[in-house]
Amino acid sequence: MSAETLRPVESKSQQAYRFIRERIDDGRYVPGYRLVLGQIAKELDVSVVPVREAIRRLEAEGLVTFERNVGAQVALIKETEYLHTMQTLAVVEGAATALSAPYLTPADLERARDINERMRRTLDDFDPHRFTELNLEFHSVLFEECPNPHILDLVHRGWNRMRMLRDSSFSFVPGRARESVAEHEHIVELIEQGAEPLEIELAARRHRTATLDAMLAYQAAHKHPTPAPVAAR
Amino acid sequence: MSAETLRPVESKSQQAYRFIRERIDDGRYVPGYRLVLGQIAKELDVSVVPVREAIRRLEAEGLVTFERNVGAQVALIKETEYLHTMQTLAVVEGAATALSAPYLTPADLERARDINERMRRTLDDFDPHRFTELNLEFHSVLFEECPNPHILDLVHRGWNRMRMLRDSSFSFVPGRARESVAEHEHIVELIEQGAEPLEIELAARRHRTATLDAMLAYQAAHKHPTPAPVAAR
DNA sequence: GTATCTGAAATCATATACGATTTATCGAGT
DNA sequence: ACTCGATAAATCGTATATGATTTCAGATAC
Repeated sequence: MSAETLRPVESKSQQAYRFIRERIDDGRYVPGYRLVLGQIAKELDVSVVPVREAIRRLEAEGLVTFERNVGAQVALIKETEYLHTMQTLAVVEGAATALSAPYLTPADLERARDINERMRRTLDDFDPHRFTELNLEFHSVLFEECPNPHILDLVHRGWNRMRMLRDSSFSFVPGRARESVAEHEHIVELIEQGAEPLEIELAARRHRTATLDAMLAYQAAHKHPTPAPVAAR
Repeated sequence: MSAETLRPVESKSQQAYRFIRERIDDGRYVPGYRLVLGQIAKELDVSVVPVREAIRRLEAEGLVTFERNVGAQVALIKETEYLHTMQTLAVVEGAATALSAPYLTPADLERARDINERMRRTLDDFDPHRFTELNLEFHSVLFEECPNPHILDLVHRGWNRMRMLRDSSFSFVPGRARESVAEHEHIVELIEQGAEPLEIELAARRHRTATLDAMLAYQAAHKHPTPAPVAAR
C-alpha cells in the first residue's frame, strides 16, 4: 500500500469550495466580487463542474448570490441585511453563551479575562482591526462550549457574515470599544458566579444589541450618504 | 415574440431541487432514503449535472447527506439531533414570535384562536396528523410577521426538520396535546395585551421547551434506548 | 457455516463539448 | 454627441463520455 494513495485527497468540489471560501473570508473577494466559473476553474486546474457545485453550496450558505445565465458574485450586504444579521446573532449568540456557560472551566474564564485585558490595552493607541480580532476570540471562548451544534453553527455563520464587512463603513463606532470591554467583564463575572442561564443569555444579547444601537446612532449622527457603494466586479 | 419563449422556465438544477425537496417534505423520501443521481436524472429527463447541484444545495441546507463516492441520502435524524433541533427552534421561534407580535392584527389573532379552537376539537377522537398540521398553522400565524427574514428562515428550517420526523417514534406524546392548546391561548392573550416582547418570547420558548421535556419524560418512562444526555436549556 | 477473495455491476466524480444567453463593442443613423 | 441595432465575445447551462470507486454476488478456502 503506497503512501501517496492512503489519503483520498479532498474532492475537487471540496477543494473549490475551500478556495473560494478562503478568499471570501480573508477579504480578497469583497462583497460584489464576481465569481467567473471558467476563471476559477482554470486557476484551480479543474473543470467548471466542481466549481459550480462549490458555488451552489456557498449560495445556500448565503455567502454568494448566483443568478441564472449571469453568474455568481460574493453576496452584497445591504444595511438592513446587516442589521438583521446582527439581530439574529444577538439571539443565537446569547443562547449559545448561556448554554456554554456551565461547561466553562476556571481556566476558560481566565483566558477570556486575559483576552479582554489585551483588548483594554489596545484602547489607547487604537487598532480597530486588532480589536475586532480579539473581540471574536473573546466571545469564542464563551460560546464555543455550547453543546448544541446547530446553535453553535448559527453563531459561526453570523460572525462570518460580520467579518465580511470588516472594512465596511458601518463596522465600527469610536466610543463603543471602551463600553464593550466593560460589558465583557460583566458577562464573565455572571458566568463565574453561576448566574441563571437566562441572565447570562440576556447579558450577552444586550451586549450585542448595544453595539448595534451604537452603530445606528453613530450613523444617524454622521449622516452617512450611502452605506458604501461596494466595488462590483 | 412568441408566447412559449416569454417565460424563461426554471433552470434544470432548480427543477431538480424542487423535485427532491418536494418529496422529502411530503414524506415520499423518508430519512435514510438513498438519492441515486442517475436515477433521479432519468426520472426528470435531465443529466446528472443539475441533479448534483440540487443535491449540493440540499446538503448545505442539512436535508441531505452526501458522502464522497458513496452518494446522497435524506439526512438521518438521530435522537440527539432531534433534541438539538427542538432546542434551536425554541430559541429562534421564541424570538420570531416576539418580533412578529407588534405586527399582528386583531384579525390575525382571531385566526390564531380559530385554529386553536379547531385543535381543541380534535382532542377527543384524536388525530395526531391533523393536530400537527393545525399546530404548524397556528404558530405560523404568530411568527410569520417577523420582520427579520433570517430569523424567520431559521424557524422555517426548524419546522421542516421536525416535519421530516412526522412518523417517527419520538414525535408525539399522549398527554401533551391538551396542555399545548391551553398554552396557545395564553400566548395569544399575551400578544393581545401588548405584553413585553421578552415575556412573549419566553412564553413561546417555554411552550416548545415543555413539549421537548414532555417527550423526554415520555421516552424515559417507556424505556426508549437512550434517555438523551443532552443538556436542554 | 463463516470468512475471504474476485470480478461484475452500480454508482460516483469530473472533463470536455456545444448550444443558449447575456454582455460588450462598434458603427450607422439621427 | 447620442441612441439604436447588429455583431462579436464572454459566460453560462447542460448533455455526454469516461475513468475511478464502491458495492455486491458468487465462488473458494478453511
